[in-house]
Amino acid sequence: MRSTYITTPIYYVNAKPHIGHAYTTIVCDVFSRFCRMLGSDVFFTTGTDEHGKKIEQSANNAGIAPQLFTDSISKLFRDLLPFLNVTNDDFIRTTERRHKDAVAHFWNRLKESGYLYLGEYSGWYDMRNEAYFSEDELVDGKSPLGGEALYMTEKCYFFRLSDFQDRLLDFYEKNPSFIFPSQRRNEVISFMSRGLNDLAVSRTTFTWGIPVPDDPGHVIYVWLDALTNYLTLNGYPNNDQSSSERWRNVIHFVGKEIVRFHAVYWPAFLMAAKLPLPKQIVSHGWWLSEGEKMSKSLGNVQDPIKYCKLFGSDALRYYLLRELSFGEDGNFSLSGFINRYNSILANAYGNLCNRVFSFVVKSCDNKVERPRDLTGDDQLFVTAVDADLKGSSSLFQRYAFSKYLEKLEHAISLANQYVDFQKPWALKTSDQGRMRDVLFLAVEQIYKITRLFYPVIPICAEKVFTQLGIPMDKAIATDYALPDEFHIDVVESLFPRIDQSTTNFDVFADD
RNA sequence: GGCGGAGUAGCUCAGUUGGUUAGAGCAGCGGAAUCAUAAUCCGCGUGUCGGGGGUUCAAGUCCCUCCUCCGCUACCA
Repeated sequence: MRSTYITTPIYYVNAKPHIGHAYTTIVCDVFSRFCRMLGSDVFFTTGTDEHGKKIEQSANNAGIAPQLFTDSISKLFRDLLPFLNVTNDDFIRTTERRHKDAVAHFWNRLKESGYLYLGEYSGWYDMRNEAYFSEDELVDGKSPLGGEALYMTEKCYFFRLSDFQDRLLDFYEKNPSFIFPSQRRNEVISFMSRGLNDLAVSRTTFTWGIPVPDDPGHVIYVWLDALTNYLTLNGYPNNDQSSSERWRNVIHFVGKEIVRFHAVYWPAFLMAAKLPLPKQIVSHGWWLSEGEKMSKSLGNVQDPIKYCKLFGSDALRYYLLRELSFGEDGNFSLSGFINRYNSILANAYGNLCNRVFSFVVKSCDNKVERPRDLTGDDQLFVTAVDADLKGSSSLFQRYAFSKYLEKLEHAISLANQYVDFQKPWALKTSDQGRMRDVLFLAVEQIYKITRLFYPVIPICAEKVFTQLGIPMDKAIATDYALPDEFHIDVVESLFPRIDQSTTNFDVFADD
């Protein structure tokens, strides 16, 4: 069985999770579930990034120890996972012993390989944003990010990133799909083509981090610390990654703002440590909120848990994957959410299941069997649905989640058309045999569609499988079979319509 | 400034290597049906395909130019 390793970034614990974090995690979960259906042995991980000056300062401001501070925020990220119905295999915190050991080991490997040296970094330092700038980058004496800039000289360790420019460019050349989508790849290449400077990978201006082995006055640069989490999770340093099939198939899902760290620094670190490189860096866009950039000051930060509580995790998962063309930025809005929910999940899909299943219960003694012969209409119907479903898988593997769902929606529409056109309610008095055939085919197509819907709306899919009397594990198995009959005893509503006039949206009025 | 992306129906967007009267979903209007979650089905779009110029028998699709928006441009998850 093919092994696949899927990672979310580890989330920085300086604020509670918002819809953007939920999106990344959901995309990874949906992709993981899909890969499992295709027969992959999936290892799917997430976690929190907890070191750095910002965290140290936030903890100080809150008047508590950094560890307690990160404990509380990390818990919020961990607690979000069951709300989103996420099937991660592990959750890492960079403050865990296993990770500190892995980072120390990784650091020593870099050092042994001769890629680290002690040097000095001078420049204008923006304390608030933890970043150095050159003189000409300053704006009115302040850092371009708005913080006060102080000229500082800091002793620190450098990583010989400049040695890797050619090797990296060569690697991108030979692995054109390494960075997805290609726009991000172009950006990385154009950035690299200007030349790389060595990277300062230790700090002495704060202590909340992993100490440099044998030089505890330094803490390891947060990105070197954070990126190593992917190795820690795969058992590094005990597990020899070079022979790990899982490691060779690692796909890192990231937001577009951290592509560089994953596509430049990370492969360079790994090359230096003589470890295999990841298979792919997959970058997604950002969510705007009601047309504006999400920010605390605008008060438009979207809380994923509220949507899950009101409408269910399936609905949120569906909306996030359907609304955004993957890789692009998109707009999150309550009205858009309700619109898609009602038109697709409730009216088209939920109602289709309901009308067909109810008919089987009421008029077919709870069961329908595969017809002996298909009419021309039947064949056209099944063929058209299959055409939609067949094309969908390759879309999924190219991360075209929205188009994938569009295909399923089209198939749903075909099923509604078929039922309307065949009129089983009229056949009930004129030709019950034909009525049963029609309903079987409708149920069967619903089953096929629902299987492919499963990665996105797993709770609903399981409800449908249960109604059809098929165990979940059988329904989503790689070698699933289409049954020759369906038994339906109880019909359960899947997505009740959202009525804006009676829905209590008070939950959205919180903070 | 440099590099890259985008500008197509009220809204969100599809439109492969240039080729028949430019498409889908949603919203809107009209009709049908009544199995179903007042859901569904059918019908209805004269859109300067950002502006202008060019190549071609033929351009949303290639070239030039201009306008607008966005991203990247060395340490910000």
